[in-house]
Amino acid sequence: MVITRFAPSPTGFLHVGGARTCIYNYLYSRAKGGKFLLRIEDTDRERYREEWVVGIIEGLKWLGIEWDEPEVYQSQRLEIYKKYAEMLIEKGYAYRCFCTPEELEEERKRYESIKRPYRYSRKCLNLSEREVEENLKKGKPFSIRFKIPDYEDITFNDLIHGEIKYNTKDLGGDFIIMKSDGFPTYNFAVVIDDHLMEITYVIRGDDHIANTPKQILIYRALGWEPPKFAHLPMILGPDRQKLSKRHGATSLEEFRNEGILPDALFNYLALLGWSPGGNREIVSKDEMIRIFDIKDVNKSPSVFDHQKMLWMNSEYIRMRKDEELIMELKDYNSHLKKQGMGYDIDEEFYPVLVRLFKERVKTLKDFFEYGKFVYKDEYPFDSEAVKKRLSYENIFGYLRELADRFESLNIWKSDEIERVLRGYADELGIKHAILIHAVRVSVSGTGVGPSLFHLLEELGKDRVVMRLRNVEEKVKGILQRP
RNA sequence: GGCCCCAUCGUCUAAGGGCUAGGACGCCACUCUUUCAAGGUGGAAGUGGGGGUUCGAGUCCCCCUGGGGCCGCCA
Repeated sequence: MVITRFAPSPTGFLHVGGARTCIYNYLYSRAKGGKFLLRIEDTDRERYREEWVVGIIEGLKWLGIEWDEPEVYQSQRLEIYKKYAEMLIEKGYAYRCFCTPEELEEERKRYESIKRPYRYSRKCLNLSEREVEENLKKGKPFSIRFKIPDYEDITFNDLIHGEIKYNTKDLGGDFIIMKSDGFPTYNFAVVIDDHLMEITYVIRGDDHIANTPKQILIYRALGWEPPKFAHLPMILGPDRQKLSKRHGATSLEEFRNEGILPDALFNYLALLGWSPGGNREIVSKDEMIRIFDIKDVNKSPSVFDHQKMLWMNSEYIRMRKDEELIMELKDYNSHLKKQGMGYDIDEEFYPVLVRLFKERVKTLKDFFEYGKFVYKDEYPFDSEAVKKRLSYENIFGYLRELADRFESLNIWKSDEIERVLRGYADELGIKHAILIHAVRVSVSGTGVGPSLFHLLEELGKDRVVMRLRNVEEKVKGILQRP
């Protein structure tokens, strides 16, 4: 059976790179009818914060990813790592190291000054049994190092990159597997857990390629069969550097706040480095599960294109049923409100926003931003639009008259509204567009937006009439400015 | 610096030795139209360079160049 896992460390927000790694692990396990597990790699007590754990789990759930067993927390498995580390010491594959961080720092500097690649001096490798005993008795803190063979080729077959070969001399020397605080290091814990969790496919970022030979050595020392490895290319920023915070939004949370739909993000991320074939862009999760294979994942890194993600998001918004969109907008707004960033809007306006803006937004946020004049009576006027559309001779008189005619309408429907407006323009002998544009700016403050007659219908008669009557007063200041 | 990875339009990608190098985002033009989107039509835009192998190379091999990653008691 195929068993994959995602193993984030709670030292920050869930990053899109991590999210994509997770998506591929998830898709692959589902595609093969296997299992997908989640493991929290919380062995860095310096940077650990519980809120990151919560954030990661919530983020994954939001993305629509589910795991098949309860999460595994490495911090709860310390005895396990200890047991195996001691086993390695006994078998001669590892040894205790009493060097202090300061000593090691010095070593490192020395190597730097003679421009040699750093490798641990192995100062502690040949400590006699008595010396070790003495140090232990004195309570001297120690770490445990894995002993790397001097000169040996390690090759492994990467499912994405093919054969990769390393020589043990280039591995940087004996590396630490247990820190002096009793926590395992990444390279050690990952091996123990992947084996114990019976992971068959390790799908992770490219940046772990150099760690793989070290891990293989541990598998070997323990007499275990390594899983298959697939190293995903990185996601880069527009400057082709590894994507990071300075490139703007990169965490799931930020995208969520921006108003990106989870399945749109899922779709976009999945297609960043993998192609479903057939010149398709919009692919449902079910469809992906049907056709996903690691073999089809690209080896070259890809640049995250925010614009294309927005496009995809707008496609998903348009595909949504109105009712679903309304629910999602409510959820979205309450999510924002929890952070004190929500919009003050009455329930009744949600369907209006959806009907009016569904076809012209890129994000959920856009609904609230574009639609401010819908749910608020105080809305800003775009001065350029005001000058362009409300400078026509006697326009405010026309608008007041139009307001009167609207007021006497019994049926407030777009085609009725249209009939009245066009009729009045004909009476005046002016182009329909003059009135149309003037009315739009008056009721919405902007020169762009949804089809005017639908807009007026949705706004409601009273509000429209009131706005047409008040507009002159409101824009007076703008028109007086040069 | 050492080791490793990567290389098709600006970006994401398709093309498992044989096509005019295809699609998508973005961009431009036209169209539709009361504006903006959306839609429709069209367009500009790519195999980093040099050597091989082959009747034939984006595709296979080598070198160069360029980019990226890792070299922690971080993961």
